[in-house]
Amino acid sequence: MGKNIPVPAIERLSKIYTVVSGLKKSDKKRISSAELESLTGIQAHSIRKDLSLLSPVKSGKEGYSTDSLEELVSATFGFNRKRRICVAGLDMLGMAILNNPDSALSGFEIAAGFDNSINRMEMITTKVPLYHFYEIEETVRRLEIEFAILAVDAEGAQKTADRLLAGGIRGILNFSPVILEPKLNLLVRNIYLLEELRLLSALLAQDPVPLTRGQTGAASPDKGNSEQYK
Amino acid sequence: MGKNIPVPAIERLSKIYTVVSGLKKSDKKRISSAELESLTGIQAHSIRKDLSLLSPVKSGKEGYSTDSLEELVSATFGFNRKRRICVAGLDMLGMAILNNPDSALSGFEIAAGFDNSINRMEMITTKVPLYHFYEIEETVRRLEIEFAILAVDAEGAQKTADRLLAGGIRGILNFSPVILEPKLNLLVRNIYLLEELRLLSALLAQDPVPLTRGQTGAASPDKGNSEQYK
DNA sequence: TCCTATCTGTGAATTATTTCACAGATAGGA
DNA sequence: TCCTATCTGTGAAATAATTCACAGATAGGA
Repeated sequence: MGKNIPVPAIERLSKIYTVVSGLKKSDKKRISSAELESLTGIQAHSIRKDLSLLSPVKSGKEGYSTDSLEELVSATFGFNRKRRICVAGLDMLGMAILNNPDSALSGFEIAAGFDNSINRMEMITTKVPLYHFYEIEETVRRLEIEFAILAVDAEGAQKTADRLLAGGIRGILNFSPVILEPKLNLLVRNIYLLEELRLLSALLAQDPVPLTRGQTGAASPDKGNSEQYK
Repeated sequence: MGKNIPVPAIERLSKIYTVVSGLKKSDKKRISSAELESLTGIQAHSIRKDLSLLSPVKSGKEGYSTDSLEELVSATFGFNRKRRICVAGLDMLGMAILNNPDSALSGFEIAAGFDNSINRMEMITTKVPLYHFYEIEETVRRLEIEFAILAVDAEGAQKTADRLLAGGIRGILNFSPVILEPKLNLLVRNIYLLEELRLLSALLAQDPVPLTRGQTGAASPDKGNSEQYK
């Protein structure tokens, strides 16, 4: 149960977990680090090294057991516990996210949607309960919502984030084009379309085109326990 | 004009660019590395170091000129040239992206939308020209589209990516929950909601909660000149 | 049971990135 | 013009992450 797993390793392990849990359907019992490399693009070296940071030791001639590998990562990172999340901002992007089928978000449950337009909310049909922005703090606290997907416009972003935090939210996936103020006890990952496009441009301008890392949209170094951009 | 700018530095510089170009409206002529730190969360150290990788040398008692800073990053990474992009897959997520106002994507122009449902496309009103998936290759080539935003479901993702690549696309922002096959000459950045949520969980499970980096949604190390996840 | 081929686990070496600390440059005031 | 306060630019040091290479473990066959 290693403390201090480097962030890049966490990112790789999450990806490995995704691949392995997707694999289980296909009754594959064991998988080698080399197979994982071809499925994930992560080098076998790194896969073994990363797993050795968690692993309670075992070895063999066959690869990893998919079951125990999934269990190991899951237990280390808390993927086994279902977490409640919410979506704040229900314009097109927010609605697209709200409409994800449960199966697409396995391990997470969208427990609430928030918007500032009563009219808009009345037109929406969804099984997710909807609330006005002014109910954010109370609702997040009452439903024990841990993460928020912030899909509001630039103007409202910081204020909405503050309300979420006041309700006790632990992490925000920020789709709004704003750099949120770093706060202690709040993880932020930014997913900013324009920034991602620029990153593609910038990477392309490098010669040779670099291999890159980390990150789905990633984040950047930050003070105050939060994470910005990627 | 430094070759070999490390990827993390590229990510930070892109972010700095975003902040600085946003600042220009407010008639701010000069900005210090310390001010940039408070705006971006990137340490002043790193900002100066990163800029020194590009800078043709200059110094002074005042901070950076916002104009020349913007120009420097812009020129280094090719942000000054307008690039054409497309959106493949026009369900809710794709439509949300297609409907971004031009101003939200400054430097990029959505030159085409693609979908496999003629019915769906006929119901859409947008000023972006729409085409069927089977026109992808020809259209991407004819319009010289450089980047694609892939917002199709898991089933169609790889096939659609192949068509885009056949048309000569240089980079893909992949919103579909699939790890695309690494290809030479194709940059991929994955923005995978479930993966991002898991990353939040995993980061939270670390004690102490780590500061993180890179990336808006970021990507991970890869063979074959492409970038996966983040 | 023993041997071999295979694949993991991991310390050590290498490489990359970040942080530091201070020399150098400049604007502005005296 | 000279002095001072301020802020950049950047080698060097420190830290972090990746890659390597091989010892150790095991399954399966002879």
